[in-house]
Amino acid sequence: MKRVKINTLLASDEQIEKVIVKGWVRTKRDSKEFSFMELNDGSCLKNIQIIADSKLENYVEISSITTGSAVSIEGRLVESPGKGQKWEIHADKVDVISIAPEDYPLQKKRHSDEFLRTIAHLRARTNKYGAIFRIRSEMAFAIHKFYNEKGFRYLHTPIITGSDCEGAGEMFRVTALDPSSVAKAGKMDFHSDFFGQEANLTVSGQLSAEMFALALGDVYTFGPTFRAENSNTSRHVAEFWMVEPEMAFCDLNGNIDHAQELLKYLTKHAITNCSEDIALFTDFVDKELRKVLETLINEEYAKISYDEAVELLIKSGKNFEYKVVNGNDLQSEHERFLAEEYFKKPVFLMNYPKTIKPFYMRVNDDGRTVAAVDLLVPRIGELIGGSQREERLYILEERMEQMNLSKESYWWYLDSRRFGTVPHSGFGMGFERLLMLLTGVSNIRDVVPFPRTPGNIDF
RNA sequence: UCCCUAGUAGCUCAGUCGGCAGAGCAAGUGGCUGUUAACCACUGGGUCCGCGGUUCAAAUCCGUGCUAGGGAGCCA
Repeated sequence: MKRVKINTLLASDEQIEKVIVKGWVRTKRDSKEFSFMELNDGSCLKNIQIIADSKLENYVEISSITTGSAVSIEGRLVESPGKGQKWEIHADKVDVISIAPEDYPLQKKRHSDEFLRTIAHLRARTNKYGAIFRIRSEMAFAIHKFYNEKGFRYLHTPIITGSDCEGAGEMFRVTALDPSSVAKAGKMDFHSDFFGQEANLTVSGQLSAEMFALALGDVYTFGPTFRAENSNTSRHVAEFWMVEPEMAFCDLNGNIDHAQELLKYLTKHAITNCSEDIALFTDFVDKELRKVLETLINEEYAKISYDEAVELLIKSGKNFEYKVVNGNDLQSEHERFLAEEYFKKPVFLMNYPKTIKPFYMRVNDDGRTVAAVDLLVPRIGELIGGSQREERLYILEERMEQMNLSKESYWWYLDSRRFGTVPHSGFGMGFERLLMLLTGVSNIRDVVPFPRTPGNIDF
């Protein structure tokens, strides 16, 4: 007989004479006559209550079951006379698969996120982390569903890349050379390395995605991204996942509309398909979350230019630690003011000065700004960063010269502006930051199964 | 990397002015109960983050290192 998962059993309309469930015991309460067990199999947040009668032949063994132990139960699914659950299982047979010894670190009580991070291999067995990783899985699916419905092609861009300066941050080197021989030689000899030149882990699939947008029309990438920045914050990890749509024949406004549509779609999907898990976060993690999610779905996001934002910040009369200067990048406190205090909803910031943005962003008619867009959301800051791309070859080359970039190493990128170039746009959305937004989890390390941060690669 | 704060039992934390190391939960044992963060009693459990210093005496004061959290920078 096949085992049935707990989410299926709890959704049952009628009692069932014979079922088999397998899972891990969250807690057990004993009495003389019988033993109550809360069983969880990861299929949903809720446990199912098992009643094991003391007349069962192996009741001595059953008595030894501890929190964390694995069991297989055969029994009857019946309505529960007790409070707190509709269904329970009266066990006819309890097979102990394995007993968790007394030093099992997870207790039947609330643990701090900091402690659970030190046992990342076990934390998914708690209510909160189980919920997080079910939502993570569901949202990854929702991204593919959204793009599939819209006719986008899913593109696998390289993880190992030869581009050495995409301008998105410090990169992790990839090499097949023996470190001790490199040390002996005193320097890296890239010519003798695997690729015959310097290689790194990708910091963005954008440049590759642009090439395919100019072939397949609308594409998106969704995969791991690596940044070797020594940043120690609750919003950064060294390895994270990013969604990067890239659309041909699309300008900045189309890009912004697409971003809003995506975020609304994903939020709705979470509420509809993860309602039980989301409720854990709205009830226990973040009391404001319900409101945040409703705003994400129902409201039109704010949309202002960089110049307007600067003016607005100056006029606010707020005493910022860093002075607001047109031409400088906005500081965290400025972004937070805009998203959290002023608009109180997501805000698109467009048309930044070209001096603070990368070479590939399209220069506006004013010659001073570029068609960039960032989406700032309350608490997290930048969720999305993107732009309309510079499709005019001569301007692109000019900008590369100004920024001292080697045109030779970008020959293939420049080729795309030589052959059938068209206006196109795209952006990157941090997948983990999306999960933080949708769950109210305040540290990015807690939405990654095994987070990688400076000085931390255990598990 | 910089600034701030913290590190005491398995977990969460208290520890006053420098003077015998504590609580709740967890664990173990026993009891009780259609229980549900079950309950009651008893028992065990400590490198007070490491190193150095001041002192008759340091969890407590000073220096330094490490780790964590919050903030900043960088960014998604």
